Amino acid sequence: MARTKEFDRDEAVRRAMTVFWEQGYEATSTDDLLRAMGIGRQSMYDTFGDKHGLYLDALRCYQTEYGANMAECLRSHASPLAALREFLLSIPGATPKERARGCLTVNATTELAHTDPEVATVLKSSGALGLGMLERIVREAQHKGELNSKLDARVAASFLLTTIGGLRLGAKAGTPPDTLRAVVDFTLSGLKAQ
Amino acid sequence: MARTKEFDRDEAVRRAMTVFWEQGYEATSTDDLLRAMGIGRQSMYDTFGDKHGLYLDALRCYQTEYGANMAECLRSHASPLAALREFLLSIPGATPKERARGCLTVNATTELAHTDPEVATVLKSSGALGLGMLERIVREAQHKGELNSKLDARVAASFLLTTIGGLRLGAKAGTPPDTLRAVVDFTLSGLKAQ
DNA sequence: CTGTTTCTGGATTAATCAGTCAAGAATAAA
DNA sequence: TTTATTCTTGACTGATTAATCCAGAAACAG
Repeated sequence: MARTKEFDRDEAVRRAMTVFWEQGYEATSTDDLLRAMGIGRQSMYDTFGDKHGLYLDALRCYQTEYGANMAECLRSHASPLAALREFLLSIPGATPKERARGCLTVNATTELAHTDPEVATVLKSSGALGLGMLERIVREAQHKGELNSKLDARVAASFLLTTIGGLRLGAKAGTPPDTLRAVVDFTLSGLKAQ
Repeated sequence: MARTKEFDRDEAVRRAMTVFWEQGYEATSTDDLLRAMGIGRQSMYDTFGDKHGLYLDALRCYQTEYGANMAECLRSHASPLAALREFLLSIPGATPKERARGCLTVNATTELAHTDPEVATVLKSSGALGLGMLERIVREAQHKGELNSKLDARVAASFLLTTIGGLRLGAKAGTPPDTLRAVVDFTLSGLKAQ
């Protein structure tokens, strides 16, 4: 019947994701994307529709990839509190380049959330996912007596998500890693069982 | 000697600020700016140099205006803790439109901080200003016995700044005001003297 | 091998971008 | 009123934008 695609769609999306991540949506031209993806213009338009469609795919790719990363980080410790702590510390612990790049979700929120309904939808589901994972780990930690069991786990999860957003923002703004680490400890100390 | 300017420079900057605030830097065209400012193209280029110069002025204007606003909010209460609480609650308490618009400083951080050194400089001073105000109010609250005096005021201020950033991000992402309010209470309850 | 379908890459398009130019209008000093 | 200076206005420029078109190459089914 027909010729098969020469490029790997997932790989192309992942490369596009990196460009959008570093430059934002508006500041990225289709030429930038094609160069990074290593494919022809028509291939991009055939496969993704347009720049906006590609962006949505990149955002979903980020959500999948880094949601899985978060889930694994939170699961990989015997102690829920230690897992949570390690996850939070991964923000100041990133390389300077990673810190400057920030978080694609945060970038998308500030740049597009209130003008682009489709992006807003993807972001909502992304936030709900993170919130769910945080709530679960908070409950586990409470069950093990690591966190104060009197706390409302839902609110604590929202609080943590807020803090994570703030930390990522701070990292991008150039706050020194030591300061961010101190904030992480400060945050967790307020949640611990005494 | 010469003719006087017909438009008010400060007023023009304030209008440009609003446009940048709502749309971001890249997504705003010079035509958008001229229409909002109500001045001619050449007047803009004569007065501000270029789009980038105008943006820096708008950012500084925001910093001055909202820094003063924060200072006043924090000063206007007998109780430092109540003042802090009211300031934090002003984020979920804003109108839906204001919440969607977010915070120009946050927007500038994610869009430009790591590619634009001049913007980064303005943002740094803005952050330092906020941090200083927060540290002062934390100390006052500790002195009055409203906040736990064992806390490191500097770290607590960084923590609060992080939370504020996270709240503004959440507001922009569409987190319900009630959730944000719960996060505010949760945040402050961790700091209180028991 | 042949024919059909799909993919690929370069040329192209119309629109928009930031910024410039030039000419006329308005103001203040002399 | 004259004159020098600056402001304002609108037309304009070259570059860049997202997206389309078209012709040729490649691969699969028969």
